Amino acid sequence: MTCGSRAESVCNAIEDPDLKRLAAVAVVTEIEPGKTFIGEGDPATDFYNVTSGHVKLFKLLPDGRRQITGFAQAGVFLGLAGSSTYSFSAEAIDEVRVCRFPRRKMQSLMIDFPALEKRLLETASNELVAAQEQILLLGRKTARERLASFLHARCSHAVACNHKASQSVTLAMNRNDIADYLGLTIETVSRTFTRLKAEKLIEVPNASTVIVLDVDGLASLADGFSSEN
Amino acid sequence: MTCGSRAESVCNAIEDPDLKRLAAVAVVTEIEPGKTFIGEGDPATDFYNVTSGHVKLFKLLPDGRRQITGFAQAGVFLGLAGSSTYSFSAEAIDEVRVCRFPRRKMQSLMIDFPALEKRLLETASNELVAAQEQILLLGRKTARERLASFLHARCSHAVACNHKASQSVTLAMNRNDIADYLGLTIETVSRTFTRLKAEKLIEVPNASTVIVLDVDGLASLADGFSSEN
DNA sequence: GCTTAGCTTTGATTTAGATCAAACACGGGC
DNA sequence: GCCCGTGTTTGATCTAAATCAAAGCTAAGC
Repeated sequence: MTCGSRAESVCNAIEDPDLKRLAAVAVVTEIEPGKTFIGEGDPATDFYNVTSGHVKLFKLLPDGRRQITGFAQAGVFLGLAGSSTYSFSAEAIDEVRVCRFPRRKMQSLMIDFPALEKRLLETASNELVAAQEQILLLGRKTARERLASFLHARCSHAVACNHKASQSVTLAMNRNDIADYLGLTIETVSRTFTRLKAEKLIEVPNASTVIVLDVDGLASLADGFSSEN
Repeated sequence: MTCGSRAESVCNAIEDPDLKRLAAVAVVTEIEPGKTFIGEGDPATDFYNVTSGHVKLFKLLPDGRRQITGFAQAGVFLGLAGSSTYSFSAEAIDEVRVCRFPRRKMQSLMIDFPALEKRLLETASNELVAAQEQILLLGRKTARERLASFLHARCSHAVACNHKASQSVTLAMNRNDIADYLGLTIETVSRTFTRLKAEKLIEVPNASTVIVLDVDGLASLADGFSSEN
């Protein structure tokens, strides 16, 4: 009931009359910036549904190397673990609000409402497609193509990413997060921003705002067309 | 009924009495080595279930760069597309046999047998975890760690990967496929094999057979321990 | 308004892995 | 047995991105 993101969330799968049951097991939780609220390897006790704010999902290597596997914002569903422990960590970027559901109660809900399970399968399928796209990016794209892909994806998230006009994009994450998401260093990300600016593909009025001047040009660069690397 | 891999496959979700319905919509198909039977961007008409042989899944960039996103063998389920078109291509490595199900008939089956949908969600969750592991590998691991991860995963596939004895692994794919899976070149893969041999972690009696001499050593290298790169 | 601390950018140099270029093995056909 | 083609290994060189090292910015606190 209190869940503001119902329109785009998993809750959406259940019609209003059933919603009471879901609200009964959900706990709205506030998470402050920088707080890690899911830890890789911890027992996977809960499902989460992001209501507002931005979250980064990541995996660490013992020597501190970090790979951000994705960013989540309002409507995104977290905690779909294959095993009994989380396979990634999740940290709030800014002020985050989530709906939390105990995993075991989720089980019985899915039995009662097959629509919920259907929705989860859909979500998982879409995430799988996105993950494979990221695998292509990390395995075979150049730094320039990676940043173009990242910016174009952010641009497409925006409701009206029309192909004619320029498009403004707000980045919730910093350069370090972008680097760890794209498998690059912070310096390479910064230099690549500078290069895309020089090529008139983007403008960067401040570090967290990007204006995409040529959406199609950025897209074709992202997709691996364009000869120069 | 004719499906030999029932034990590990999606078919497994449905108890024997129901199996007739599934067999009624399944078509067993033979695919010869090198044949591409799923094309990225093609309409996603069918689900597939691999019964025997080995399959490589991949994505291409316009200039021919290839990223193999995974390998599939008996029991693995293919074709879980988020949209109405396939987001990857699939090619037979050796002689492959699959069960094919029309996607639209699958829909009605899932309604009748919720267990099937549950099984698919489980499969998708596991694949998602594996994809995130591969994202970490491609974004942050060295060539040596990548090959160690690959070989250790192959070794763990084998039923009895005990921690004491050495372990023999058969590779269905060639060096080129391994390179395109690990985001490396064929030369780097070959040199890295040579290095792991010199370090007495593995033996390579012939190109398609690897004997892992030190499973734990390989595992800790794969997980990013061990100082030298 | 000034100071400080954390980002971000830019510059110089290094390096892991790519690219270019030959050999080398090995399995199938004759 | 020998030849040939494909796949693999090894060697020499190059380069995209990493690393090392300073400056700039910007926003919050005093």
